[in-house]
Amino acid sequence: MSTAVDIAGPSSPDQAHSSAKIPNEPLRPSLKRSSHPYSLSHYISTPSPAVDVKGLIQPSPAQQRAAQPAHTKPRRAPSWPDMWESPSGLHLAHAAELLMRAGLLALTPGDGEGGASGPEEEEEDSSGCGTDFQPFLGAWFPFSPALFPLAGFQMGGGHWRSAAMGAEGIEGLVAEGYSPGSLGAGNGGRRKRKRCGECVPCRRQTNCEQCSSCRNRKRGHQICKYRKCEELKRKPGGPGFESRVSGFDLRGSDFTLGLAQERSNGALDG
DNA sequence: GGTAACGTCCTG
DNA sequence: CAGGACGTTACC
Repeated sequence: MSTAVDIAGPSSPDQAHSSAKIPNEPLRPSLKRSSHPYSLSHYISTPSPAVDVKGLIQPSPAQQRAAQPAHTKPRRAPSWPDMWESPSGLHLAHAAELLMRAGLLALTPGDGEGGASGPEEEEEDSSGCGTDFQPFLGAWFPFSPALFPLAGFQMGGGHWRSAAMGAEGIEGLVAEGYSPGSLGAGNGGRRKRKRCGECVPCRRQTNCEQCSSCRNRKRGHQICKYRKCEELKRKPGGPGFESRVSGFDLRGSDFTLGLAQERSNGALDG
């Protein structure tokens, strides 16, 4: 366990505070959709030997310092925190997910059918979930501990997959976010939709405290970017709405296509 | 009443 | 178009 980064435990008072109020809901990388310049193949073909993996996995004191929630707001500290917002930061998470979904990240054994079998989604944060892939990954993939919560790594037996496929999101959408009441029919349409509670971001339990929404919570009034419900990101009834049916919100990546192919080949389905 | 967070408008 | 700011709603 010690090798696994704590993807759930708050690492700062602020985080603890914020997570205290966070509902027990799951997660998923609400990675920036269109701003990731690299496709899966890029990450695969780029072992990134030049990257100091250890440095990423175990941020230097300077990095950690920078990652601390800024008490004041001295603009943005360069370096570590920027990883999260900068294209590079997000695309690390993005890459991670791409790899996961492509099966390059080892899913926990026993993923065969039903994976974690049982309360798969309950044990999202612990028990060997992280250890299975991290060493493998760390060998060539730049990871940071904070990236795990952000990227929504839950290796619990294929859970990631269903979430990524977005199937749950649809149901959750209907069941929760778009209930007639919240749709605001007859209410001027200003009713708030609710989080679906099913998608990975919804399952995230902790705020990253690094993204702009977290850092700017007081003014921004926005939930952590990485906890933002996938369904709420979409305009109700908007064109993007249907994209979830085709799987995941990775329109900016060529992975969607590849995924579709993989699925049709049965590579992901069993 | 306080806080979280959705929706919308504004700005770069 | 993305991100930030703010109004507003929802929940405690």
